[in-house]
Amino acid sequence: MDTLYPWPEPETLSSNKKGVIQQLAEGQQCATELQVIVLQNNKPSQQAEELVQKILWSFNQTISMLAEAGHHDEVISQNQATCNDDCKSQDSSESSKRSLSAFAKDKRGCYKRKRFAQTSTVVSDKIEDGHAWRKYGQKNILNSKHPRSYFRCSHKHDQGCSAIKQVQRMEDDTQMYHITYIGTHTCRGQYSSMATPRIDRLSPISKLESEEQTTTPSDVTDLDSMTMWTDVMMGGVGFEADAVSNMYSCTEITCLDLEPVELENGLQFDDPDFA
DNA sequence: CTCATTTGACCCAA
DNA sequence: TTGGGTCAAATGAG
Repeated sequence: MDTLYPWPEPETLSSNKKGVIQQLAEGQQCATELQVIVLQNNKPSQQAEELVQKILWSFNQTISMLAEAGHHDEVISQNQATCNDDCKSQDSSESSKRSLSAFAKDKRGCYKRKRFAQTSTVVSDKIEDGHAWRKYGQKNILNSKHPRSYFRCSHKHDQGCSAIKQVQRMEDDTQMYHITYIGTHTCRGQYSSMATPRIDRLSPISKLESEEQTTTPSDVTDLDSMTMWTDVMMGGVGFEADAVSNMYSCTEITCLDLEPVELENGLQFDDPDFA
């Protein structure tokens, strides 16, 4: 078949991948620096802030997708060959964990880490992102002043969403957080206005109260948590209400559309708050 | 009572 | 061997 688009041969693509990723990484680096500059500005332009977020996010996602594709190529045959064994590790430790715990309650921490999940990192002064997260752990990290908090999607159980995020305050700039997203949302939470619509109609303070149940409420446990939370959220409400939702809608298009996940989620909204 | 968070224990990967 | 990621009992909040 003739094609109008001169797509590169797979081999070429593969050999170029490293270079592509490298280029993207440079762009990502620049975007990160730009973000810091923008946020350090006394009166940062909200528009600029949003744009930088989007740029950074795009870089992150693109790199992650490429990297994941590379991993996938390498691993897929192994996965197929050793499905029995791998299902445990790939399909998140959850199910295996559940059955394990049924047999032996002692076996805490008996799990297989996800090794090839899509990851992306964001530096932000805001922790909440419109998704519903549930905290499942916190660790002090070596040589880090601040602990790292671990969150999983609140829809992990009802919708099987495997998204995870890790939040850690940055060393130098305590107003900023280093947020790592692992995996992608397969839930409808992000669409179903878990937070966004309600944010729109809530005052910042009432949002803070209500959000405690739906979005990351406490990744700053050992810190001067509530004060900081208030600061962060008050500072971020306007931005979050539109910009973040935009940002995630965009992310979704670039990443999540690949999986037919909407099937299991159906068309109905599944907002526990409305149930 | 239900659900989320905290926190120590445990296991895996480097 | 050790740091980091996850589990799950205990605890707290609504």
